[in-house]
Amino acid sequence: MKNEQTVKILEGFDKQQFQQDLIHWFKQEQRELPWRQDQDPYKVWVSEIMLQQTRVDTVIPYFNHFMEKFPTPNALAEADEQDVLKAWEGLGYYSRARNLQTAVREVVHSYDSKVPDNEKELGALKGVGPYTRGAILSIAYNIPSPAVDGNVMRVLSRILMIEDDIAKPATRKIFESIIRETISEENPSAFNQGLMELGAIVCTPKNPSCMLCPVQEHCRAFHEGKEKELPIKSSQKKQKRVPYIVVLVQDGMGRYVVQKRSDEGLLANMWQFPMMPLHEYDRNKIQQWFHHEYGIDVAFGTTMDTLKHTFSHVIWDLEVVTGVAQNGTLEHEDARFVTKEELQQLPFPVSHQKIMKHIL
DNA sequence: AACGCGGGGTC
DNA sequence: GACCCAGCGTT
Repeated sequence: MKNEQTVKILEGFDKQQFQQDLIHWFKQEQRELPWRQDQDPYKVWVSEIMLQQTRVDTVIPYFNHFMEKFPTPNALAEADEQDVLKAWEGLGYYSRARNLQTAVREVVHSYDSKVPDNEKELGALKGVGPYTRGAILSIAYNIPSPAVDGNVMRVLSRILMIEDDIAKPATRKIFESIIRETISEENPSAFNQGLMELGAIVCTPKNPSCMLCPVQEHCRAFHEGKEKELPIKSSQKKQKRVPYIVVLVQDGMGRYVVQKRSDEGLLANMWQFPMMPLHEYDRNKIQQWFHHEYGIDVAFGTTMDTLKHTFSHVIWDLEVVTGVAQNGTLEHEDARFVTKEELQQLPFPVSHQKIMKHIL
């Protein structure tokens, strides 16, 4: 099944020696991480989902807490989604948490709570794509399967001088094909993790530590002094700015209006304070807008803060305004009045946690 | 194939 | 600011 392009790229590459050098280095130098205590497939799975687009140092405390709260697939399957999101709060890409729980429930019901050990069943689980599937198969079950992430593409693009744009989906398949030809059959776990570990601590994006690299002699880019020119990656377009007025509305008992966001799209099923989009409504219409949306008349105060929050694809410009509920009853079906204590039990995105600091 | 989806560290 | 991180689902 090896294609012509892969054969050509691997011409003259000492696969055996490369495997040995990489695996030896990994066994020697790997970091001690919470998910490396054992090979429990559930732990490997949770860690891999958390690590998607997220640094190791960020993940560590979340992983430890998550494992205390949801130690087994059954525990996670039986939990309330809101509690799972609360444990994910601040980690971002919240659909990862919701998909993980959906998939764990599938494992509990269809696979007797045992994480599948084959490509077909594993890859069919929600949130398990080509990378995560390969990572679980190789790390938890020691099955030779490619796990191509950003690290692997950077490392291999340098070692093999591959100049395809790693931002293109098609490029990942080239690397998968290369890994299938070069992965160690004896220790696929150490091979895959070695590539990722190398990318994380030696073959870094900006200033790779080539003098410390265990596979320096295998590296074509290093030999030509071009390691800093790889990988090739096309740039992403910049974010749109979207302005909102965020309202902190209190009732007579000092409780605040909060609402659960839609179950799809940005920050799905997370909570927030009401936000009026200034692209759709004029700022002086805020009273009518609030009454129309929530059924309550509010006396609004002055602006207490302005802040900018940057996402991967959009920037929120937020103006925070206080208000006091006058009369009417809360009619919005996803909104509630909550105390400060209740507020802290709900999952909020970081943008609204910043706002919450003003009232706590 | 392109886009939407968070948040934070680094340079 | 720009980049990028142990990517995936949807369109």
